[in-house]
Amino acid sequence: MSKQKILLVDDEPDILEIIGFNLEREGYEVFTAPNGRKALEIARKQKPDLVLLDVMMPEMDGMDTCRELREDPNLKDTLIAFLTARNEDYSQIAGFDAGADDYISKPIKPRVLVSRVKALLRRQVAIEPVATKTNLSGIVINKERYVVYKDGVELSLPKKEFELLALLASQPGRVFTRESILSNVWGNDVIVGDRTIDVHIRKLREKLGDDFFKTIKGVGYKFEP
Amino acid sequence: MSKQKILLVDDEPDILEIIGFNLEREGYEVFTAPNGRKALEIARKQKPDLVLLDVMMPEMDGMDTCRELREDPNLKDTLIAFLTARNEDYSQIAGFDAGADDYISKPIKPRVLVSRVKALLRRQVAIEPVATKTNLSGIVINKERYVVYKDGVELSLPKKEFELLALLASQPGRVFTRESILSNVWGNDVIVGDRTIDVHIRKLREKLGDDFFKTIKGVGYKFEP
DNA sequence: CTTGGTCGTTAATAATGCTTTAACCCTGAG
DNA sequence: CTCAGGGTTAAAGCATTATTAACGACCAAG
Repeated sequence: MSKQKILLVDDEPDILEIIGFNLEREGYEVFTAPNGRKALEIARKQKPDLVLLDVMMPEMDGMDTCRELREDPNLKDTLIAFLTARNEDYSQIAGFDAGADDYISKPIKPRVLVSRVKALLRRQVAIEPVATKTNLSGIVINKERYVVYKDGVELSLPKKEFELLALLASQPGRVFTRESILSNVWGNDVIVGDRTIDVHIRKLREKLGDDFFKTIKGVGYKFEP
Repeated sequence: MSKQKILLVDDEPDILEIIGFNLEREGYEVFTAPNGRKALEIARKQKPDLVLLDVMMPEMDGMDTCRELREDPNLKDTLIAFLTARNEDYSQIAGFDAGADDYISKPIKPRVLVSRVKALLRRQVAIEPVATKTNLSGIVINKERYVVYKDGVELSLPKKEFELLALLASQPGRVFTRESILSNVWGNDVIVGDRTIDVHIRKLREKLGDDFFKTIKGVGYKFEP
């Protein structure tokens, strides 16, 4: 499971830095943009989960940016929150349905912001897909229960092992490169040594049987029922 | 599958129009009423899936209307959500007693409202259908009476503990992530620390036995009979 | 208006056990 | 034979969870 992405847009570099730092510390992947135009560009490329948008900006302001974001069908589900100065006429903004999901008023306290962001993203994730069962020659993977059955016997694998198995089994027979394993299971910006994957593969082999996991030298691994 | 019905009750015509418009755009069938009396009338005829109820209204206020709705056996399963001014703390408590399912605080942001409504109606199909009584290897959960029996002995759990138990037991064996626990038991915009869940789990383990609650590190908890 | 109790939350600290590393071994291609 | 890529192992490192105590909010009884 990879990090959730947040795009932070404000024309003050200080704000970008402080808030960005706080969000990164919470484990989010943060992108920043100094203006609306740049924001749109990044948004289209990165498809962030949440955009934090300053209302007052030179050139293209928050409202306009918001509207443009909403018009892009690929960004339909992106959450947008406005950062507003405290005593801007709140009702006027709120009444204007530019499509914001939340308002956060300045001056911004990092802790508060982080909580609000968490709450917003939590709501989004709550809509998680549920059913997921895979059955492959005696091996049943039940993502819902976080449990694997081998010939009817229940095994509960630790998180990383489970996710690695789930990935490989998602397309049996297909070879996953080490690189793609890393980015899917560990996330794009986690740095771990190559041996880490081996070790996890080993544990899976130990628990499920050697034969299921085939090594393709110089490339990666595949799962074979 | 036919449209889900929503009854919107508020004495301000503007609100009815704006919110009504947004909900209709999302594919719901919307009825509106300017006061409690009218609301009851429509509710009895239409049996809406959800009633959005302004707390402050002339004549019969939201609380009273809510209570009357709850008394009608035909409307037993109807969801009720209150629309409240932001810091009316008191109404919060009184309202849950009156049988509310959610609170949405004013000023109302259309998009926020729509996602809350979606979440509520989804929860309805996803979690409610589990009977109000559940019996799992010596543990009986009676949602109606807010009471739990362990091997015939009655335990009365505090609200949060009960709700947590009810959630986990609603789908035994399924892992609930911390996030989904938070959004189902605490609600989407309550900010509490992660440790809070642990503490409640601990209390449940204390009262019902360790074995029922399994920790999946890095993921969440599940209930196992 | 007090008092005593329960509940919900947090903070601090301890315990747990998953992850990763590092060092060394094995194997097959060339 | 050589060596690059992979396998194995144990132990260190780390993140997550468990536990406890303490606090504040609330409520009911006096």
